[in-house]
Amino acid sequence: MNEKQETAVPVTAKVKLTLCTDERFFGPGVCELLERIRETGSIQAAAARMEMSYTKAWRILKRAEEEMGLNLITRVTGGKNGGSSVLTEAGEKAVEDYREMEAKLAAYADELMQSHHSFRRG
Amino acid sequence: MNEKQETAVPVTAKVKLTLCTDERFFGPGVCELLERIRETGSIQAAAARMEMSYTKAWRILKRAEEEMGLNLITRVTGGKNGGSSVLTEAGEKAVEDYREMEAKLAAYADELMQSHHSFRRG
DNA sequence: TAGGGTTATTTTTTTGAAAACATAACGGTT
DNA sequence: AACCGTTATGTTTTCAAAAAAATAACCCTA
Repeated sequence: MNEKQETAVPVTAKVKLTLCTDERFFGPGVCELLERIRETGSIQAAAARMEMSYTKAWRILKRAEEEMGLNLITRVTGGKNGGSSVLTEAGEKAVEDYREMEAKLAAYADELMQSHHSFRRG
Repeated sequence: MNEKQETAVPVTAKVKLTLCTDERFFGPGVCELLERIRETGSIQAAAARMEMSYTKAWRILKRAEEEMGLNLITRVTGGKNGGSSVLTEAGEKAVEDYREMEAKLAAYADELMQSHHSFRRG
């Protein structure tokens, strides 16, 4: 086999956490979107900042809310600056919990990689 | 918000583990493929059993091997039944390690879901 | 030596998700 | 009243990933 080991790129474990009922409704995408909405105050700006179309942002937010049966953000259409969106208490909590779980899982994955695995270089 | 809670589907946490260097090279796809190759003795049959095209199977196996710098299976072209493939020691180990890490992460995710999270129903 | 079933690869076609586009409503601001 | 920038949706278009198809080599069997 070709030994390909030019610059010895390390092997890392990526963990993707997704919450599901019948369908996936909360993953890294919605989470980041919510964080950006918190920063910007609008779905529009949040989506733009992620280089995501408004339409897609709207869809994944809608699905998450439908599946969870609650509002993650409160929307205002029209008004002051044309409209705005703010995280609800549930939205804040969801982001917090998701990030915490994600971080713990990632840390555990790193730990597992260091102890016993055959995906090491060298 | 629409309360949608017909049959109270439970919320579960799905964890996807992927091993990466510069690019993703080992995830659930390759792993299951290797297991099926172990069962069937051929890439062809393994792919078919997963309803995956032979071409795709061949590609993901190739990438995984290139990225790991070793052979996950030994191939025989022509011969007895047209050919065959068998897991190498490294292949066996990779499957074993991946499944173990995956299981541990899944268990931990369940644990986290039960303790502190806002994605609960009811 | 013809055939069958595999691996190996490249090329072409399909298709499904994402992006783009299009409209409308809303309600401050000018 | 006209305008602006947002939310809200549905429709159309793009594009990249997956499937399918096409070829070739290999080697055992009949």
